[in-house]
Amino acid sequence: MHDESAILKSLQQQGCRLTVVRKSIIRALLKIKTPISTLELHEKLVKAKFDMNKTTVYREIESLKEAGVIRELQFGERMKRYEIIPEDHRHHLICKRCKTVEDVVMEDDLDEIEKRLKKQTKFMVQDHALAFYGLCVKCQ
Amino acid sequence: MHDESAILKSLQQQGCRLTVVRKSIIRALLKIKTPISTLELHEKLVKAKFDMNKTTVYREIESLKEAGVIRELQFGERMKRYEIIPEDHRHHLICKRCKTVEDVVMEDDLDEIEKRLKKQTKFMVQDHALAFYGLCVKCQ
DNA sequence: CTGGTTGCAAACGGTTTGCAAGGCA
DNA sequence: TGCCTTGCAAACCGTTTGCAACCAG
Repeated sequence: MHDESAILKSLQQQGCRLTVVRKSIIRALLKIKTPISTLELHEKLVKAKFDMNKTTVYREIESLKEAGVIRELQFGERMKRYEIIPEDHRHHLICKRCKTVEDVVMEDDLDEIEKRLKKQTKFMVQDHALAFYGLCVKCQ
Repeated sequence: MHDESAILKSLQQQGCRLTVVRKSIIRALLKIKTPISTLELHEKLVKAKFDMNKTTVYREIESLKEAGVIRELQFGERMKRYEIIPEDHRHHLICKRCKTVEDVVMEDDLDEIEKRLKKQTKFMVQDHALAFYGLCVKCQ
């Protein structure tokens, strides 16, 4: 769902109001190509002259998560990160030195593992998170 | 490294003193079969009549991590979790409802994916974290 | 004796909450 | 007009820090 009008329509159908604040937050998230924390997003918005309260961004992130527009990620940092839910299946590469997060698209890669998991345990898998830690090109 | 004396020896070689507090923390970690948070560990120790300060547990966890005895994990919760570094290669199953973490042993499972990663990007992979989210047997 | 270890209290930083005011439908 | 949304201030909670006392080697 990387189409702004589609996102807005979906939100409206769920009973959300399309306020100026909400639209500017969604527009900012769409511009970003890598998971961002709420605080960073707030900072970015304020710098871009979209003055708003930190709390508002926290609440908006929460409702966008609930509306199924964004997803929550965490890479061993104190804060959580968010990104618009991508169309394709992707994992993350986290640089241990500069902490940047890179996305990598990869299809159907864990099918085999999930099959083995079903044999081994009775856990009902709904989702998974795969992150690789190491050094990005710049930091090597 | 699931042998208490081996851990203590390794720590001593790294210049750590083998205090009563340190030994009881290591012994407690060895008893646990699932990743635990610092606060939970502190609570557990106090209940077991090993009275000590919260800060001490935080500092001890930090030095055990640096000494390569335990590793840090995070599953979308606010706090981090720790476990003695296991001999075998394992991933985690996190129940979305009751939040319990289950370990699952699985060998050589990501070799294929890491190979593809090398072809696609120039990122130098050192480590990875794979977690499955869903419902445990009890919560299904 | 000496430097690593511990306890205590206070600070820190990301996040949440309560409440009154504001604004979209 | 009614209820969702927003701003502000304060609380929250896991974690970190500074400092003095302690104790293993």
